[in-house]
Parts: sequence; structure tokens; C-alpha cells
Amino acid sequence: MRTRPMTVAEATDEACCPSVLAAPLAEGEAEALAQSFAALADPVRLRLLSLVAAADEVCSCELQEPLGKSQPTISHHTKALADAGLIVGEKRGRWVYWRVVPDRVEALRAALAP
Amino acid sequence: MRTRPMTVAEATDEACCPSVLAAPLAEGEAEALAQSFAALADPVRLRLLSLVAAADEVCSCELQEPLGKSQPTISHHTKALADAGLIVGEKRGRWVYWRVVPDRVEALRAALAP
DNA sequence: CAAATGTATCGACGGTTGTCAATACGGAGG
DNA sequence: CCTCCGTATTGACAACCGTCGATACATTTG
Repeated sequence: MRTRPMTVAEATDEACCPSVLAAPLAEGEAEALAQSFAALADPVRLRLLSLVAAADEVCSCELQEPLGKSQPTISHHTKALADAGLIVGEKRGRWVYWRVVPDRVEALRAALAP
Repeated sequence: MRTRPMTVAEATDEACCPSVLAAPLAEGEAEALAQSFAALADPVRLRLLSLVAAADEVCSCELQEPLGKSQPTISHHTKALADAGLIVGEKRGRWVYWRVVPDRVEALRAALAP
């Protein structure tokens, strides 16, 4: 049970992530959030993400055909999404299998909460 | 009460907007979503949005100082957010007052729903 | 070891974007 | 009508980004 008012730091901590609509963002928070949203600001990456989410686990080689892009381009986009923490890759043999990181997506979703 | 299974079209309609994680995105959906997320992919715009959200209604002239950018740059960013439908501006006299469009933010939030 | 194959990196090119100074637009007030 | 002042637009520049061909790396397979 709560016995005293929350501090701002505690509230932020409890909410886990900065919220855009709740209060003015600090520069650092804005910079970090902008980088995350930038990962979603490309149609190829959004489709890639949705493909990985739908299949729960997808090999890079399975992405090239549905996305209609070259292999280096696919690798570039998977890296971008991975750098943003939205997907993680596991190397098994010659293949890399990608899966989404739901918590990371949820964090971005929470940043847009009212 | 539901008497038959939902069609895909009905499900999409009920959800109102394409969801990234639910099913593979069509190219058009991905393109549109990417443009919206691109509006959020800049730290200055995120801070601008949070300032407008916090004050509920903000004049352009009140944004220049806290954001530390030139007047044309502020105008550029308000236009970008307005083009994305995230804010709307109302001109009263010499001033333009901006407010957020909660439904539009919510639509983006919904696109990240599990 | 050698060949084959999936992935990552490099280099280059064209297009986009954030920024600001200069300028144009437009309403308010003398 | 003229001036002031907030806003929008233009032009220019640097930085960034998406894309692909070429190539390097790594791992399996013969």
C-alpha cells in the first residue's frame, strides 16, 4: 500500500517509459523515442516486422521474396529493427531467425498512451 | 451477440486501423503507417507534440523558446505534424493555436497493439 | 580442403530531411 | 495607408537514409 505521494522519478519509473502526451519530454527522452519511432518510419521495415510477428520466428531468407528487396537491403533493415530493440536474431547454423520483442513494441505503444 | 465468424474485413474494420503485429501489412497500409511514424521520428517534433498536449492549446509563438529553434523551423515541424493529422491549427488574429488530435494518436497506438 | 550457401559489410548513388537566413503573406492598430 | 508583428514559404546547404552490386565472412556439406 502506498503511504506517501509518488515522486516524479518514481512515477516515470513505474510507467517504465516516457509518455509523449502526459508531460513535456526532456531532450534525452525525445531523442531516444525519436530513434525508436524512426525504426518504424519505413514501409519495408513495418512489413518486415509484421511478417516476423505473424510467423513468430522467421529466417532472413524467408523475408527477401515477400518484401521484394535485395539481400543486403533486408540485412540493413533487420539490423535497423534490431538496433531499435524491436526484434532479436538468433543464429542457427547458416541461418538467422528473427522474432519480435513484444515488450519493446509495448513500450512504444505506452509512449502514445493518453 | 455474434452469430457467425468475423470476416477479415470486419475484423480490420472493428480494429479501425491496420495493426503491425496482427497480420502481414499490405504495401499501402505500410506506406501510410510509415508516414505517420515518420512524423514522430524527430525529437523536436516529439517535444513540440508533448508541449501542445500538456497545454491543451498552444500558440506557435510559445513554442519557439522552449524548443530552441528558429521560427521557420517551428513552422516546418508544425506543418509536418499537421500533415500527419496529429495536430490541428486554428488561426485567431495573427496567431495560430495548435491542439493535438487524440484520435489520431490513438490510431497509431492501436497499430502497435498485440 | 574445397565448394556451396546464407548473412553481413562496404562503397557509391540518388533522394529525403532538418536547419536557418531571407523574404513574402496577412491581419491589427495607429 | 502605413507600420508592426506572427506566420508561411523559398532557397540553400549539410547530414542522413534506402537501395543495390560487389565482396568478405561464416558454416555446412562433399
